[in-house]
Amino acid sequence: MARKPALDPLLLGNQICFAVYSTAHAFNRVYKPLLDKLGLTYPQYLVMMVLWERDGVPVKDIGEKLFLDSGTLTPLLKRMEAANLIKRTRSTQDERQVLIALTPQGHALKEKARAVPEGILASSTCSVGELLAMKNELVALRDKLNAALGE
Amino acid sequence: MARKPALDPLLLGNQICFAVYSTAHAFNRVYKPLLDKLGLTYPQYLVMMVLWERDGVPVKDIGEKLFLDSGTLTPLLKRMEAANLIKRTRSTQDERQVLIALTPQGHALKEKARAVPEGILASSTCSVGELLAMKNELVALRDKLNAALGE
DNA sequence: CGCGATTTAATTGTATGCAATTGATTAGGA
DNA sequence: TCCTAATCAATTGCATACAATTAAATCGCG
Repeated sequence: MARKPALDPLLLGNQICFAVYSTAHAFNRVYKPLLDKLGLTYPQYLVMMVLWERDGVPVKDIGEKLFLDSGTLTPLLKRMEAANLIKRTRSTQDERQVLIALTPQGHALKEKARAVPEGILASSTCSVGELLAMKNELVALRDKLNAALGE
Repeated sequence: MARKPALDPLLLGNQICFAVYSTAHAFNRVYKPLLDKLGLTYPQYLVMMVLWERDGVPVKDIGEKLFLDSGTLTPLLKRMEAANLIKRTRSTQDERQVLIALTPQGHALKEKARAVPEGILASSTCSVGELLAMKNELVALRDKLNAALGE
C-alpha cells in the first residue's frame, strides 16, 4: 500500500525547509518598500543593525553574527562605504583585520529605521507574542542545524 | 526611561525575520552535501519536487508554486536542461508558454532523492511532529505576509 | 473582424551567497 | 629566534533572486 500522500516527504507542501525558504522571500518582499526609503537592501540593513548595536567591529564579527563570510561581506561593505554609511579601516593593532565603523550618516539612519519594525509587524497580522514564540522556535532549530554541521 | 533592551525592535536577536533568514541559510548548508550527490542545487531540487508531483507544466506554474519569476527560472531551467534533467518545449496550444518535462534521468533521480528528507530530519534533531507544527505556523505567516503585499 | 490590453518567457542589470583560493599578517611551538 | 600553522580579508567563479524592460502570442471588447 502506498504511503499516505499527505505524509510523502518529497512533497513540496510537506517540507519545513520550503516553508522557511518561502517565508524568507515573503519577508524580503515586505521589507523592500520600507528599506528602499532608507536606501538599504535587507542584508545591508542587517549589517546596520549589528553596527547600531556595537560600532567599530571587524568584518569577521559581523560575519559571525549574520552567518555570512567575507566573500559576501567584502563587496557588500564596499557598496555601503560608497553610499557613505560606513568607513572601512584596516586595524593598526592587527593588520589582518578591517574595522567597520558608522559614518555620521550611518548613525543618523537609525532614527529613520525605527519605523521599519512597526511596518513589518503590521504586515504580519500577528501578535508580538506569536512572533516571539516562532522566533524562539526557529532560532532553536537553526542552532541545531548548525550544530549538526560541525560533526 | 529607556525601553527594555530585550524588547528593542531594532536588535538583531529580537527579529523574527532574521531568525527566518538565518534558518534558511542553515538549511541550505545542511542540504548542500546531500544535494551534491544528486548534482542539484536547492532551488533546482525544488523544481524537481514540483515536477515529480506533476510533469509537463509551464514555467509560470512552477513560478507560482515556488514564488519565483522567469528572471530566476529561465536560466535555472536552462542549466537543468543542459544537465539532461528536464526538457523545455514551447507549447503548441499556446506558444507563449514553455512546458517543462522530466527526462528519464530526471524521473529516475527521484529514487536517489528519497534519502534527502531523512538526512534533513536527522540533522534537525527534532521530531516530525515539532517540524510539522512549525511548518504550519510558517506557512500561515508567509501567506499573511503575501496577502499584505496585495493591498 | 480588428486592435489595444494582457499574458508569458526571455533578457538586462544589480545584489546577494558560497566554495575555493590567494596574500598578508600574526601566533605558537621547537 | 625561526619557521610553520592559523587567521583574516579579498578575490574569482558560479548560481540564485528580483526589478524593469522587451518581444511574441493570445484575449477580449467594440
